[in-house]
Amino acid sequence: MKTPEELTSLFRARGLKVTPQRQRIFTILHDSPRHPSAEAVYEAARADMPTLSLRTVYQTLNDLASMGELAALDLGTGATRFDPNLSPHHHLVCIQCGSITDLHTVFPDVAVPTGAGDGFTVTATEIVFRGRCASCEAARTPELHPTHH
Amino acid sequence: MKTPEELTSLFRARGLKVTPQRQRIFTILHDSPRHPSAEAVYEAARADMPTLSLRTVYQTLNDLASMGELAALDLGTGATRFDPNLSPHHHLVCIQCGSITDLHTVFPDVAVPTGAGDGFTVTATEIVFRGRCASCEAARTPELHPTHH
DNA sequence: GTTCTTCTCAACAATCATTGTTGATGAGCA
DNA sequence: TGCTCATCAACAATGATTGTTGAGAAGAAC
Repeated sequence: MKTPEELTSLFRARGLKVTPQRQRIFTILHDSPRHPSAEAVYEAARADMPTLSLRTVYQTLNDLASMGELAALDLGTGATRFDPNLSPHHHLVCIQCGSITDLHTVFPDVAVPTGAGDGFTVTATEIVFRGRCASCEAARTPELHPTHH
Repeated sequence: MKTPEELTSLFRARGLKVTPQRQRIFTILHDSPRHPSAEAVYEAARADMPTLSLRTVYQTLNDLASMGELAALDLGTGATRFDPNLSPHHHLVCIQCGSITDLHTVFPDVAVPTGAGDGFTVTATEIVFRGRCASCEAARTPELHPTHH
């Protein structure tokens, strides 16, 4: 994620105005290593900007995404997640609490084999590991030593 | 996908009744190598069962999915896709037309490295290749691939 | 500073996929 | 045969997201 200052320049260069609301959103995204939904950004921003509207948050997030400064992810958790991390990486998605963790491992062998794919042109490769995060896994097995029947 | 006959037995064994509507859906899924949405199954079934309701289609697809006889996929195309193919495979998703193609390649090296993942327990690994299918790619660059209209 | 343009807000409606509800009818299955 | 469940229709509701409106505020260019 670029700094709020860099994003400010980018917005100006595009003819978009840099409002306090947008700056607030820039900062929230820049400071967060997470994958917030629009709602989450909204809640965070409303803490010190109570009149901010959810509409404006969507607007700004979509602007950033269409400028390529933010990745919009659909990981099957219901809402779109916005990922400020632009370096190539993959995701661990908890099927219980919906939390998302980055995995920066590179998998060089993952590609559509020549001959397969029927002329498909790949522009992005996403690997999603689904399972349970450590805390959900622990909560799921309150008896760590299950009894035999 | 199991045969309609096998699914019939499974439903009976579970105390679920085997109605003409459900049998029709069984057959549609068994005969289709694709990844239909609930709407697509609905449309296909309505052709020779005009009074079938979309509600019933969702009901049956969810029954099948919860029995593990069908995979429910969220590939970011808007609607849930139901995949009758239960063998492990990955997907090519066209970002333009939304079509989905299977890729049966096995990637043995794709795993969360020990030490990474912070205690995450993986239950499923999904690889999604996004890009353009052959026909959408051709349509996108008409000057490079002249076509007849 | 002035002016022009754009953004924001509020409030509301609409969309789309999906699920819930109801009550009546119909049919599967033991 | 009879009990139970499925189906249907019609409608409402959900939740995420986008569209719309008009008014007010403020960024940006001069």
